[in-house]
Amino acid sequence: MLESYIELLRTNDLKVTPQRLEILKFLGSHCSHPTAEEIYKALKKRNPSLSKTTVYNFIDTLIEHHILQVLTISGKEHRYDFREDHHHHFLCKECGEIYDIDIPCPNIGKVINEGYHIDEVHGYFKGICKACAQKNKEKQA
Amino acid sequence: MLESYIELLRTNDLKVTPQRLEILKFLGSHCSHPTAEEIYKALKKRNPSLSKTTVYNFIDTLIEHHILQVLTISGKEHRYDFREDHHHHFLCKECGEIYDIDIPCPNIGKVINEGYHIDEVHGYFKGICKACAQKNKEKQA
DNA sequence: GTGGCTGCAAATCATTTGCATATAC
DNA sequence: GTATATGCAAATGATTTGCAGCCAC
Repeated sequence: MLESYIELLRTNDLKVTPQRLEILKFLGSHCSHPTAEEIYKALKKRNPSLSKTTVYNFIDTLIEHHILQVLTISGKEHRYDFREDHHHHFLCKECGEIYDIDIPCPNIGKVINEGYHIDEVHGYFKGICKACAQKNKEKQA
Repeated sequence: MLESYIELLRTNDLKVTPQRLEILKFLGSHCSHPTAEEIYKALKKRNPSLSKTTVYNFIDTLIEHHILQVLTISGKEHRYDFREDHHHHFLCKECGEIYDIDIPCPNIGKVINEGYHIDEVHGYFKGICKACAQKNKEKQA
């Protein structure tokens, strides 16, 4: 676990620091697409000296090394995705929850053929999630 | 032209004001996915009394009435899309330009079947556009 | 006449920047 | 020892809010 994060840093020519390991551990165990603020608040408790700047700095570094992806689905704040495989996202406009959506995007080839050099593909779906739809039904009844 | 915007407002129970007509005219003739700031700056010249608050207020109103869509592709600022038909977007990471991408998204049905109630579908592609790729090649040569 | 619209100024909040200190290697 | 990372405080910039006056209907 920890070993794999140390190796991840080493293979990317990044220095191994306790802050970085804590952030990686958090990202690995929270697939909830956290914000920088959420990462910071969660880790601040155990590491009172941690700075938000360090969180932002390291996030930038991870993104540069294609280890982390930014989700701009909410339009308000950045959320981060640590999963390696390709997938899309659904944002519930009511509760704000973000769900992973595992469907393929078969038309990327066409876009590439038109001369676009593509690094990232984001599929964002927005609406009302199952749980909120259910709640709304119950309210009406 | 102007008549159609007046009608658009009327059919949506919205008051017809000179500011709103100016903003609609601008949106109709600039398919470049402008920001609120860009709309404001462009119209301020001819309408010095225009306020940024009015731009933001009216944008919100248009979104509530599903007349305008927010693009969160850049993650930095909101961009607005006035086109009625469904399409996706490509952001060039080098020049910042946003291009319309007209490919279908055939898998929406599957997401709906999983219990999600979908209002919006956004396909965001990010990378380097044709023009910037060409420029980079020339630099190397 | 009234409710919704406009516009100013101030507030908010995520993110960025500058810089001095500390630490990994 | 040196380059890089950390952390503080201050700056930035898009968006939001509160509120007074105005105008469309």
